[in-house]
Amino acid sequence: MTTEETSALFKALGDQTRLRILALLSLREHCNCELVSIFGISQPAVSRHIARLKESRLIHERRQGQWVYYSLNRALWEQLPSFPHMVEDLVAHDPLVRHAKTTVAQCSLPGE
Amino acid sequence: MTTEETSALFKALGDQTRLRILALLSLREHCNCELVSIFGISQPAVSRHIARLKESRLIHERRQGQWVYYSLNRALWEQLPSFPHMVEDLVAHDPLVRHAKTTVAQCSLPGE
DNA sequence: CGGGCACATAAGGATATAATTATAAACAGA
DNA sequence: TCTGTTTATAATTATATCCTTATGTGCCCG
Repeated sequence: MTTEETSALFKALGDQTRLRILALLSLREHCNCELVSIFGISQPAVSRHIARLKESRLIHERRQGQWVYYSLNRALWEQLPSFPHMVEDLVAHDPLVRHAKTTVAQCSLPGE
Repeated sequence: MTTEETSALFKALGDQTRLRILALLSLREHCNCELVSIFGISQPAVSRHIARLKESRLIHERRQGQWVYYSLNRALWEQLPSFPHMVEDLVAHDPLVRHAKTTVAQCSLPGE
């Protein structure tokens, strides 16, 4: 994952309603209207949260008749790297971090 | 972690500059002015990012004379639960999720 | 003391986010 | 086709975020 993809993932997770949606979808699939009645927010609001989670590929959707059932993308969810591993990835691949690693910072250093 | 604390943690991580700061601090401690020269943004901007990371207890600071050296809170960082574990925690402890789990969601309510 | 350096905080502005209402699109069934 | 239901998108508004410049605070040293 690039730094941009990583921050986008965390942004998608940085909302209480979206976290609760993921928790509910980890138990079973739900349609949009069920989530509306659970959270007490408008249908478009739920739809927007779902869209953000789909952009990060965190959930799948299954159309059945006029309903759309959402479910957790378990393959992706369970394979997300641990926090320490994510930072290791940044150190290894982020150009700015790699560059800073091998460069002397430009502020006046104590003891020099 | 409560749902609010979890979303606050993810919000703190949902920024490329803050992710890079964490990556740099995982290698060694840095002072504010070093980060300014690395990122090419203003000193107050760095200070605000640092403040946000401190609010989530992700970094420590060590004062030495007029400098403040920041470092990764490794004890916290390495003990952060995995993504699947976080969702399990939400399912177990979030009141709204727990309630929804034992309630039949209704879509179109008749008579309204 | 007082000046200079490092960091924190405040104020202001541009952009992003998340909610709402209104509307469009897709589908089922009479 | 017409009607009702479900979901997606558009427009709007309020709030949050992130940057800048300006200013305040704390420490070192002359």
